Amino acid sequence: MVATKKLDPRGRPRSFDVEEAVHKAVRLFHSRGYDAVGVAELGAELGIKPPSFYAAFGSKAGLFERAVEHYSTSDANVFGRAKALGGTVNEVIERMLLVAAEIYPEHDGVAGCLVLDGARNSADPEARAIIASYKKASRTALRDFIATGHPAKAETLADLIVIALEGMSGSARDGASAAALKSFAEAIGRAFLREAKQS
Amino acid sequence: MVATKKLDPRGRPRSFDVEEAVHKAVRLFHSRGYDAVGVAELGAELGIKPPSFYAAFGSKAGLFERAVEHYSTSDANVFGRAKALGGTVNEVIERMLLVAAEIYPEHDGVAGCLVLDGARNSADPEARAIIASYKKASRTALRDFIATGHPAKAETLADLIVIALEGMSGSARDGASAAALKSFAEAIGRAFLREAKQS
DNA sequence: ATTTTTTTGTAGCGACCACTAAAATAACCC
DNA sequence: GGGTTATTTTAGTGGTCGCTACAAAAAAAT
Repeated sequence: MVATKKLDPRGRPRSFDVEEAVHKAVRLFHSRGYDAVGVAELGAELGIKPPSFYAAFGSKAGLFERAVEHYSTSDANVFGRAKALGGTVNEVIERMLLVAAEIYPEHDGVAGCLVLDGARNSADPEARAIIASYKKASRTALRDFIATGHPAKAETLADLIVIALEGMSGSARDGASAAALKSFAEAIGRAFLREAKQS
Repeated sequence: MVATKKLDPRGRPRSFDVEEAVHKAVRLFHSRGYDAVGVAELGAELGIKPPSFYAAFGSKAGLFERAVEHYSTSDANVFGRAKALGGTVNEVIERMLLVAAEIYPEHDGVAGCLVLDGARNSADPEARAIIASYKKASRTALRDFIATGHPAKAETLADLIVIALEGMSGSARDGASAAALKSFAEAIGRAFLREAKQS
């Protein structure tokens, strides 16, 4: 099963590609945050008008959820990317930090992590709930993975990494350089090894 | 010179206390961020109506600037607070991290740092510029202070602390516990000593 | 060709945004 | 009291927000 296109496409066909629209939405939400991007701008960028927008995504928050889901199953997921290359827990964690330092700095108007900062200070409870759910799942996955190597200190070590990544994402959005993030990532990597080693 | 009240108060006197209004504004902006707080809500909370608001502060961004200035000269300034107690650079940095871990967790709906997160994802260039200015000044002061003890690595060490504080503030706004922030602060403190020691 | 289904474009909804014109009000001066 | 000055209240401004009613359009089914 690869192609999942609708069979029996009765009715007028869509004039735009939904996946491509989600991809463009990722970029907009990521660059400026949920509240700062309006449906008018989204529609203009996606090339669709309000009724098509709402028929396809239900609401602005609906598109945001699609965008976050797309983002977190892409190469932007630093934990998934680092884990996929294998190695010990320590190696994966160090690699994850370095990957974040590599992709978080501003590039074409986009910086940091969409999940960590995309709904920061949002006034919309729906957007905040979507992000909270993804953050919680990410933290749990990271903690469980760390527990496979350091069961006694998994919580504390997970906090160390999660809070460090929050700092890297936020700082990147404030303009931090790739070099600054890299040296931070290396220092946190060393801190992780050190904290994990202590009984 | 202590009392700085206007001499010759011609005209109808103000019916509200400007300093008290700024104090309440700090709370609102800090708890939800610049964009999520409207002038209508500010006016209602401050007990003043739009024309009085604009006569006193010029604009929403004007009040925000007053609020940020008030905030960063208060006990909420973790660097100022830690430095005031004296000691070596290493002692001050470790104390600053612990102070942040103590005051950043959510308390009465307020969490993290107003300067670090108050204009995050804001659509208003004025608010972003105000925050950018305060962040730059804070980082410079921190770097210069670190340079008095570790001149060769001041930039890297300042990045370590600034990015760590960004992470603590952002995580606190996401609901991180005081215990989690404290253990993070201690680990970063150890990392600072370690990174500073390396030639 | 007609019907059915779905998406389209046009136009606009009420709610909220930051902000303000105009006149009444309350203090000072003389 | 009359004049001056600054702040008050009332009542809005135009603009943008997320979202939608409605009917034309474009496909398949009959």
